[in-house]
Amino acid sequence: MAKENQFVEQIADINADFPQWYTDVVLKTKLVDYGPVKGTMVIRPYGYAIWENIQNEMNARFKKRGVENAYFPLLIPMSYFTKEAEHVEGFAPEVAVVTHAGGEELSEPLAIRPTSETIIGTMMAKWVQSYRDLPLKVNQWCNVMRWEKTTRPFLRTSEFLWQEGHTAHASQQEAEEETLAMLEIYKEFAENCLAIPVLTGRKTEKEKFAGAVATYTIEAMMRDGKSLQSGTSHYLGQNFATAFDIKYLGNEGVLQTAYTTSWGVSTRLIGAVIMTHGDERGLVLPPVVAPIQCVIVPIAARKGGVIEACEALKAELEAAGVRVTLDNTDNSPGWKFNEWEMKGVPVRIELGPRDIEAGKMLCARRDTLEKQEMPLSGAADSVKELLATVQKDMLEAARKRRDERIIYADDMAGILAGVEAGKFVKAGWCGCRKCEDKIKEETAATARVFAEGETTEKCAVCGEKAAHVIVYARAY
RNA sequence: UGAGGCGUAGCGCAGCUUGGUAGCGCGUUUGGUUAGGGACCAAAAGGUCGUGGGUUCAAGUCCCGUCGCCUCAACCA
Repeated sequence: MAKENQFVEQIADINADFPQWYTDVVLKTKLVDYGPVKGTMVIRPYGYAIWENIQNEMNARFKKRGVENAYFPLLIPMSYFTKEAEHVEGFAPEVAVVTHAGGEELSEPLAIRPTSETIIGTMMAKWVQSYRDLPLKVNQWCNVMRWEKTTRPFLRTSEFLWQEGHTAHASQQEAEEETLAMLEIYKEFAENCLAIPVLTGRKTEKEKFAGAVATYTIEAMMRDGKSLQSGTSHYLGQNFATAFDIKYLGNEGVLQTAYTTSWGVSTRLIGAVIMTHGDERGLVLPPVVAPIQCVIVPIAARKGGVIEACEALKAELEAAGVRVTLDNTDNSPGWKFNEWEMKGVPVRIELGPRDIEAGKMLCARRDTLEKQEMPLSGAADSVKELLATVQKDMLEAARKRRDERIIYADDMAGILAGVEAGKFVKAGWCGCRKCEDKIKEETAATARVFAEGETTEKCAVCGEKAAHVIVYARAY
């Protein structure tokens, strides 16, 4: 018991102090460290490896849709931002600006990109001349900077990594389809790779991207019941195409304005993984993106044959494509168990003289903490199967946790009670801005997403006829 | 930007009220022992107390400024 307490002291209690738990976990598992400039973070190798796995999975999906990767400059002339009125208004407060370079004041200040619609729009205008140039689909993996007042590793930092896809199309219908197709890719990725169930749908006017016609989101529920906007896909209509002059000659010989989209996910997804699956012992990483999928802990490592058996097992798993590590350090087995659990490794194998003698290994899964003996022969197949099971079960467990915490409310009191209990609350909305603002004022919850296809009688605020059902929640 | 908390060894902290030799735990290093949920013994190294100024014979401790971090609130992926 004393030892158990000693362990508990290493990270804050997830139930008692979730924010502190989060900070403890990201630092102690070496996902990140703080940078010297406020709001900046160093993504350490263990954290970056998750990002690389996310990139690989995403790139495969993008390329299947004909999206090509490219890179656009970090610095954007300030004048570009003023071309789209809503866009500049939305982003102006958080743009960092370079005013001096080469020892002189610049003739035009340069924005450090907070997002790249303006510069990509400018380039698209050059590249798009004919209907034959469409659709144009590019994506970039890059850093962006938004000078946020309060920050937290992965969830909100001044500089963060993301991908931003930008497409231009000949017709409204095609652009809208692209917007929804990308949303669907994000949903499928979140569920199948990150094991995070998400609500998808459109954002209200108040919550949409500055300059978009419509913003669609994937919203995930964190352990504390708060919502995290985990990815967005924007239908930009002709707003940017008009502002940046993206025009093409149609096949009837008439000059037309294109329709554009943009969509992105960021390193915030790593925060979503941490806060969706984490438990009192630390991280729980889904196998698809876990940097290390399986750790082998030798028992009585100095006894003859143990290390050799562990190395043989490691080689076998590696050959089968499992990301595997052998913990050959001097720490005690118990110490290693706790350490690798904190780091969220999905499967641990304990292998000692007793097991080797019996031709077995002891497999412990991180998500349920269950241990089971398995034969050493055919280990690669059984570990891969176990990883797949963990992946699937993590999604189901997260879905169950979430669904139990989605409720309906008829009035403001019901919404307030719900969000205070860490729930997503569905309620009717008349559609007016005044009612939306009032909910935020009184409950600190915001409209996360339209619950599409659902209907109800009355607006929870004013009692007038409800035009929509909205999912309300407090959000990160 | 508003409110609160915190900066002392790599990490976590005590010491501050009432000024007087820089402490503890973990980790690290060295040697030895160690079998399945954070092992044990012995020895050692490790500090401009965030930073600038002030008060004082004397400041980690008191006063003023400043920087940073954490939490909450407002703004946002």
